[in-house]
Amino acid sequence: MSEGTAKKEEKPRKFQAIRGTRDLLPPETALWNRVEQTAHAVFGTFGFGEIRPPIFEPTGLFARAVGGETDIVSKEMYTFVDRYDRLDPSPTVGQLGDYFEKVKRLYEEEKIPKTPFNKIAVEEAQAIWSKIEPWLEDRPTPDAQIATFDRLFVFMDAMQLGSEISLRPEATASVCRAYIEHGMQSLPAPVKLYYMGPMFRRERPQKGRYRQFYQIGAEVLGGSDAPAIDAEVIEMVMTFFDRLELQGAQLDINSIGCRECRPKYVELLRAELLKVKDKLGPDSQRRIETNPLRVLDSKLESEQGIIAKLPGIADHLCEDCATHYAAVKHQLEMRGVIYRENWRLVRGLDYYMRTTFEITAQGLGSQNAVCGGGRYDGLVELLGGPPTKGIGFAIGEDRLILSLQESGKAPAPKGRDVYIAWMGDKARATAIRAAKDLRKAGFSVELPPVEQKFGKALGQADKLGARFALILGDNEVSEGLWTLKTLADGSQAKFTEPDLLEHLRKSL
RNA sequence: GUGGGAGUAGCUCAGCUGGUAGAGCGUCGGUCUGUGGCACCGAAUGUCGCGGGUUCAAUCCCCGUCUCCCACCCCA
Repeated sequence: MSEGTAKKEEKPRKFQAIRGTRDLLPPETALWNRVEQTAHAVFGTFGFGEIRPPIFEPTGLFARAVGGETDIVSKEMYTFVDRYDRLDPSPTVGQLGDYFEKVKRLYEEEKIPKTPFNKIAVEEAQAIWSKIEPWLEDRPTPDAQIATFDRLFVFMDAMQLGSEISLRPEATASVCRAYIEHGMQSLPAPVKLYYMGPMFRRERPQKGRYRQFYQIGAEVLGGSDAPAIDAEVIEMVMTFFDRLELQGAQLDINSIGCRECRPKYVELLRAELLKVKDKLGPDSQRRIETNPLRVLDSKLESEQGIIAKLPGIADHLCEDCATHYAAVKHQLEMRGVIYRENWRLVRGLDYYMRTTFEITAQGLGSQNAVCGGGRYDGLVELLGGPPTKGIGFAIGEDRLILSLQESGKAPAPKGRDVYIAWMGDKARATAIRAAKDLRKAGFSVELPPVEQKFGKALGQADKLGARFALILGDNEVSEGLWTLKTLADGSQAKFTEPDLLEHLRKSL
C-alpha cells in the first residue's frame, strides 16, 4: 500500500440516489419511526387494521381508479412492461418456427402489449421468418444463414413481453382491489384499513415533494355512508396530528356533491367562468374546459376577486348531499373537531364525491397540504366489486416530518445507555458477557471491538452520548466488583453484577 | 413539462479584475500505557458536479449537460 503507486488508479464512477429519491438516515429515521408507531397506536384505537398491498399493480387499476385523464396517470406514473415468463427463453433452431408462431399469437391476443415498439418488432420478425422458412429443409444449416437466424432471435428477444405494470402513485386503488379480491364485503361492515409506505410519481421535485414519497392512509369500506363515519375518520387524523403535536394544523372541509348534483354545478360554473374568461390567466382559461373546479383552487392574486364572486357548490347540492354535508359538520362539532368550511376545496382525483377535506400545516412552503381525503362511494364498483361506500385519506409523511422538524418537534438523538470500557484479556470475556446481559435487559450498549486505553474509551463514550461507562479492568475482574461511571457528573461507584443491573434499571 | 437560484473536503463555506485550492467543524492518531468533555500537535480525504470551448494558463469567462433548492403546473 505505498502511496506512490496507487494514485493514478481510476476510481469507479460514484453512484448517487436517483433524482427525487433520497436516503433517510439516523437520527432522522427515529422521527419517522415515532410518526409511524404513533399511527399504528392511534389507528388501532379506532379499530383499524393494517393492510400492506404490493408496491406495483397492473397499470389499468390506477388508470381506472384515479382517472386516465389525470396528470398522475397520464404522465406521472412509473410504468414498465413486465417479462412474460411463460415463453421458452432460448429456442433451438428446430423450435424456432413454433416459437415465432407463439409470439405472434400472444401478440394478436394482446397477451403481449401492442406497443409501437412491439409492432415494429413483430413486423420485422415476420419479414425475416418468411425468408428463413424455406431454408429449414436444408440440414445442417449453412453458416451463411446463421446470421439471419440470429437476427430473428434479436427481434423476438427485444420485444416488450408481458403485461404493463406501474409503481403505485397512491394506495386507495390497491386497497379497493384487495377488498374485492379477498371478498371483504362479507366481513362485518364497515371494513377499516390503514397502510403506510412509499408511493411513486414522476414529478419535478421541490420542497416536500419527491418521486418516491411516503404516505400514511386509511380507508373505511362497506357499510353505510353515515356522516358519523366521515366525521370519525377526520377525528382520527386530527387525533393523530394532535398526538404528534403538529403545529398549526388547519382542517378545511367541503362537499363536492354526487353524480347527480355535481355535473349540474360544473356546468353552471363553466358558464359563469366563460363570462369572465378574459380576466383569467392562461392556466385558468384552459381549466374552464378541462376541469372548471380547479379554477377555484387558483393561487393567482389577480384572479382572487373574480373567484370570490363565483357560485359556491354548497348552494347547489342536491337535497341528499346537502343533508349529508350538514350532518357531517354536526358530527364534527359533537366530536370537538375544529374545521373551516372552504367552498373552494376541490380534489384532484376523479373518484371523490361528497365530503372532501384537506389539512395544512406550518413550515412547508407552497406544498403545505399534509393530508387530503374524501368520500368515494362509487370506486369499488368501478373496479368491478359490489356497490360499496368508501371514505379515506392520505397523509404526506414526508411533509408531516418536515413540519414536525421545522417546529422543533423532532426527538433528540438518543445516545447509548452504557459504553463498556475494558482492558486486558480477562476483562474482555467479562465485557462480552456484560454486554450480552445488559442488552438482554434492554439497554443500548456499545462494546468496543478492540482494547482501548481508558482515556480513549471514555472519550468515545462521551462522543457517542453515553449515559454511563462500565469500566472493566484487572481490578474489577479480580474483585468481582464492576465500576460504573456516570458521564454527566463524573461520579463513579462499584457494583456486583446483579446490583449493577438493578441500579441501571432504576436510573434509566 | 416551464421559469429562477445554486453546485469547491464528510458538513458549513472562503478563494481580490483567470496563474492547477484553503479555513472552521467533524473524523483518525498523538501529548495521556486505570479515567472523558478542555487545550495543544499531527494526519487523511478534493479529477473545484460532468463534458466541451476561449486562453500560454480556467474553480473563476462562454456553451452544453447532470444534480440539488425554490416557484409554476399538479398533488400528499
